Amino acid sequence: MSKTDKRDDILRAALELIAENGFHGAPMALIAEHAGVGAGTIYRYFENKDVLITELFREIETRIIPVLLDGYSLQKSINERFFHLGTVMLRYLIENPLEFKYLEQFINSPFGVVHRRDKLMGKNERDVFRELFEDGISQQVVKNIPLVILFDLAFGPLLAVTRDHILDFIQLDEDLMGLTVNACWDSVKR
Amino acid sequence: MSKTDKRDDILRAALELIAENGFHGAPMALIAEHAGVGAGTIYRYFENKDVLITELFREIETRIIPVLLDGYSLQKSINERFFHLGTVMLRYLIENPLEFKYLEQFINSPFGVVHRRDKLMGKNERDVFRELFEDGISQQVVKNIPLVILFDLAFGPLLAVTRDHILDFIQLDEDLMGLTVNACWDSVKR
DNA sequence: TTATCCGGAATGAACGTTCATTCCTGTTTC
DNA sequence: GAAACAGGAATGAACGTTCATTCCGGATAA
Repeated sequence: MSKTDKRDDILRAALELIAENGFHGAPMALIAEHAGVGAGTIYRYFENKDVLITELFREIETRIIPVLLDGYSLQKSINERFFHLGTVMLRYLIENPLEFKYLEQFINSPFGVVHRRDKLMGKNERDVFRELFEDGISQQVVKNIPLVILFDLAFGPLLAVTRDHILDFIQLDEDLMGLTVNACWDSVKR
Repeated sequence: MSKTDKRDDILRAALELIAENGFHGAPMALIAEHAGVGAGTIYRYFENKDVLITELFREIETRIIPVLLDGYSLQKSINERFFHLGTVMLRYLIENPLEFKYLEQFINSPFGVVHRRDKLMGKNERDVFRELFEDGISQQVVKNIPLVILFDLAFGPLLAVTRDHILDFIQLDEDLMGLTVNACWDSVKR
């Protein structure tokens, strides 16, 4: 078994347990057990639980970005670009409920606040969403209000709708997904 | 000191500590200390921590409802009614950051899921928001999509924007609040 | 080829801490 | 004097993390 195998086993076990039971329903001992690994072994790969949690977040983020960018073109209209990102994201999250649940846990925790602050400060590499809204404002097709609010208007509902689907409050099909993304567009468009 | 005084002290202490530090940053012993009360005393008023948490939620809900209804009239247009509820809610939450932070903690926790499910099942008394959307759909001024999605579109962003204000990512003044509520309206209106 | 040795990876029992809850003692109230 | 109440030390369960020990595969020696 290669070195990274065990690391992956640990990450997968953490993803499953945290997504289903939250940070506090996923003790290290249980993560170890589900990964088929000794409790101490986790600490050979991750300094502590906090590091494990943030590494897992980065891992998921890295998985999503190429999916979003597949077929995404800066040549298209702002509206089309928004629709592309929105539906692809919605579809991805619905097809990967574990990852969605994990992201939700992460975002609604002190980890998430730190992450959000860093993002807004522009500490990151290229951010397609920020780019899209900035283009939209300068082309006068998007409301000229603070970026943060545009994020809230557009992605807050997308996450909320995904959660409702996963909790079985609604059944999102392609039609309903389209309607939802369009509704979000209505809220940010001029 | 009257019987309810102590109960209120406990609720207030719990509100402050949970809002600032989350459920896990608010041990019962600390709540007791902040309330000026013995640890055991809390259990004379609340069966256990879960009960304390849900009681506090109900308390806050009860405080907000009359504020929302003040000046609210079913005679006005759907648009006006939406604007009224949206801005009043936004203003209230911004002026009562502790209550907002508590609500956020509550909603993003297993407690919140249960509460949401009950609400959607219509287990509750009159719900002004549900009423508003149902009227809007039948008058054909609101998009004919599932109620849940309308909630997500309208109130997700309002909560998100409030959080960003409280975290100092933006400064919401009356203008910006108006713009935000209008943007939410754009997303639900036909 | 076989026997011995070696180093790092893996282990899981044990530790110290934290927490919700209980219990017993003292105090107030009537 | 009895009954209800309040207090906070005591309790036991759960947790993250540590560390002395075991395990294992490859190198070395005979």
